[in-house]
Amino acid sequence: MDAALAEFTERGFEAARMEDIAKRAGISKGGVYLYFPSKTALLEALIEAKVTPLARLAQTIAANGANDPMAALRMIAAAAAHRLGDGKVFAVPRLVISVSGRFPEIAEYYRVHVVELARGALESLIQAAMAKGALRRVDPQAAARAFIGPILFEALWTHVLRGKSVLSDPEKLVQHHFDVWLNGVEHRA
Amino acid sequence: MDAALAEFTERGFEAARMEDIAKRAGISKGGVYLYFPSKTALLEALIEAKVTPLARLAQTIAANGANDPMAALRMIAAAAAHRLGDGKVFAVPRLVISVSGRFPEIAEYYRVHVVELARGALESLIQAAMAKGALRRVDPQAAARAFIGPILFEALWTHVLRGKSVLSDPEKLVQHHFDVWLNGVEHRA
DNA sequence: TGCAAATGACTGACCAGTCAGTTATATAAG
DNA sequence: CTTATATAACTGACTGGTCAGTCATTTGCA
Repeated sequence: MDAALAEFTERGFEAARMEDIAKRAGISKGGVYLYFPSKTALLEALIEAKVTPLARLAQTIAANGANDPMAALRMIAAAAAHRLGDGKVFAVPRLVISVSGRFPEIAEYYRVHVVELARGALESLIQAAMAKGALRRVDPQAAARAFIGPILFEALWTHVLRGKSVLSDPEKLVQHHFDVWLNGVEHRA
Repeated sequence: MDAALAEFTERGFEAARMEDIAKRAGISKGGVYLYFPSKTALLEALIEAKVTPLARLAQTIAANGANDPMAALRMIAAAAAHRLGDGKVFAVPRLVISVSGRFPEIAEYYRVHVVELARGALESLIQAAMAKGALRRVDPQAAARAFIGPILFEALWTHVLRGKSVLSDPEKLVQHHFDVWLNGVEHRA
């Protein structure tokens, strides 16, 4: 599956050759078909395998973070920056974006099992923080977007466009990001 | 080119058939080859054609907005939300993400001619606003990321994952977005 | 009548998926 | 421990179908 993910990311799903995937995994083409009935099945299995641990993670964080939501949010930002800084981790969402036109069911699967879960966890933490008076009352969806959007943008910039990146120093990214997210950019008199 | 963009987005670059593109454009397969020497050339021409007006736009905004940078920023956010709300407009960056692995030169072209320009324009506006005292002194890159990231996230959510969207009401999105961007989320005693 | 624009049947290359055959491993018998 | 047998894991040449790109022919227009 790691071999498949690498080939799919490098060449695109269509252009990736099963023989290359097999070679990369150290087996023969026929061998791949012992475990996956088709190229599409391999893609689906791959997404599913990478997604499952994420789903668990999101739920755990939301449950455990209710006591100190602000600390949990900071941890999430740091974890997200570190993980998305790794091209191999980001390869999965990148692949989902690539194939979403041709395989809407994969897009839906990813939305339901990753993004909706993560958004839900994030929003519930934000609302918990509001309830405790740590955050002002803003639209939770807007707050969640503002939380995750900039990190995602930096990941795209880095891995897709190969731009010079702040992600190489995730601590700094998170620090700046949290400063803006918490305090905004407006000058106060 | 519109036909090609649509087919590339729906099926992926590899899986898109030249005959389908031709049919969609109302000509024959051979006809396409009168104007574009190859499928790859069509892709490159398409990206280039869609990108050029954007580059001009970014420069114009940066130049004209220096007087009232805050108003310019608000306009940019509104324009970005409206445009990215349109699936046809978002199809271009989406396609770039899809093919970036196989065609790094397209990714680079897009980075240089769109994203770096836009980032540059955005950062110069933000710095102008800081100089005028309208914004506090934060890292301009972080401010620009916080500005554009959430809108990009919402576009991905809407068009790629087909999630229920706030982009259908871009005014509201921009209003919430600007509120958080300017004031942050932290509660003030 | 001449010329450019456009067509679509055709070809050569490519590759997902198959399967007859090979190798490796486990089990049983001598 | 060695040899024989059964079974599972794996291989890679092959096939059928697909499609980018070509070009002899047709269409439309001045």
